[in-house]
Amino acid sequence: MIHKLERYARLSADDCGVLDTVAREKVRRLRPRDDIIQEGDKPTHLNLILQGWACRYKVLEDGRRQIMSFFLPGDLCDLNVFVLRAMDHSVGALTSVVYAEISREAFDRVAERPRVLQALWWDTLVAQAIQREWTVNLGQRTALERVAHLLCELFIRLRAVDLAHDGRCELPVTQSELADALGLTPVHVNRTLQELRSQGLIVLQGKELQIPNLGRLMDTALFNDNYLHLDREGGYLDANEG
Amino acid sequence: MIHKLERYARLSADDCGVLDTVAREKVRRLRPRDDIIQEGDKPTHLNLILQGWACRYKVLEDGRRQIMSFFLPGDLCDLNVFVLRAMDHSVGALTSVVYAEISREAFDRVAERPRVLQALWWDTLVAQAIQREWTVNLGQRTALERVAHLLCELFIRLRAVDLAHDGRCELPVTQSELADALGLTPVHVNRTLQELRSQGLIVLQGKELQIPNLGRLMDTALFNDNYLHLDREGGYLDANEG
DNA sequence: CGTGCCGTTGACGATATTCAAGTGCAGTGG
DNA sequence: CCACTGCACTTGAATATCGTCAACGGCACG
Repeated sequence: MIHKLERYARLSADDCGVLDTVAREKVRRLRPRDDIIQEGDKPTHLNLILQGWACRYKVLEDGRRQIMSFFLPGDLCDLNVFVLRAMDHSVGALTSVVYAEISREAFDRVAERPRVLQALWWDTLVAQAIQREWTVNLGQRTALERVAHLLCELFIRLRAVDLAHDGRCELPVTQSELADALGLTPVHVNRTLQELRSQGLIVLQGKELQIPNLGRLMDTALFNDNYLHLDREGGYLDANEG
Repeated sequence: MIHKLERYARLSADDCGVLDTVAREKVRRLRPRDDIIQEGDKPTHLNLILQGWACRYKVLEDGRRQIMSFFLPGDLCDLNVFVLRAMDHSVGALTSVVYAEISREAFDRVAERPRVLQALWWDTLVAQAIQREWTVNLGQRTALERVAHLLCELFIRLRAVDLAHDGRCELPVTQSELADALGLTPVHVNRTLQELRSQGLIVLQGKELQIPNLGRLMDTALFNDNYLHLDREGGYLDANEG
């Protein structure tokens, strides 16, 4: 669902065609817990998540693991990593994952199209903003705010790729994985989720998350969506790039 | 000191000349606590720190502040922000700061030079890696490890721009600012610094930090420098872009 | 000579972790 | 069909880490 990009820039049919071709060139599949790429590997291509959830993570010598980002369908892992010699982290599948490997040449072909390139820029900058927001989340927010914030973010990101409807979305990750992302223990994540449930802010059963009132959840999370830069509905790009 | 870039790619005299010109075009100065750019502003140019320390930060509604990154001399704030409509965070001076404003046109001129562009890429990717490492730092490391880790990082980054010698560097920030960066309270930062001192890992008086044994400090911080990607001493770029 | 900020210290309290045990459910194999 | 296993989730009690509140000293600045 790379139609996410179309939110940021009005792409021509040709633009979309090229994107589509590139995304189909080399499609791979993975089972949960398998790695797409590991720390120390040399990055040789881009990865575009087509289906399923993945994450970027790092494991410390003593086993502590931090999940640094979630990759949802439509997400691109690391534009321009070619420049680096070795990965400083790993990317692994959380669920079954289908992804496209995009070679450097294929990417260059895509990058020739100004609007597409700009849309990719947008995507990269948003990814960076998300990373910064996680810093704020881990540094300043309490456990309750922190969990609520992550749920808001995931919900809104999923909605942008049409994977959330009627205040509902899938949350196909375990509480341990949430804990690794939030810098909390699984036990505390559990308790915090219960607290959110008891306040009626979320309904979470199995792998389905329901948010009855997103505004209220955003308030308790001190969530401000400006970092997701959802305001780029194509318009002004046309003027810029003709 | 943009000669930092020369560490990543062998730049020609011309390359350096263009960089130098661009960095001198519009030089500005700020006093401590002034903002270079504020949340909500429209980004119109790049900022390159020439002297002094700055930081990226965000303030929550209730006043809690998180410092998301430190900008040291030679650091560039946000390549390609032009694409976004509004800043989602602020950048402020921690010390007196001298910085260069680089217009979009000036940047485009620089970006025409392949080696320079690649060096800028490198810099951006390292900045992203640093941001990710901060996520790990805040999420997984204890207060002691966390403070130690930040000091290691700052020391090594300063060393890369010739601002650290003989295990010594300036640390011109208050403990409160460190606290805002580390997600700790000033009181706890103070106690943690004392602990590091009592273990002989650091000597910190006034604004001077001394690290008698960097290896030992790195060990207690679980510090792995791979995320700084210091291994790009130009060599292979020549082959690529020659 | 005050005033304000920074660093420091102590006592106390809140938040989150640790340890441990138990439940429910899905998948496996007898 | 029914144990058996493993994993995710849940709960409780004790503990540790870190935060809060408050006060004081040093130092720079006006």
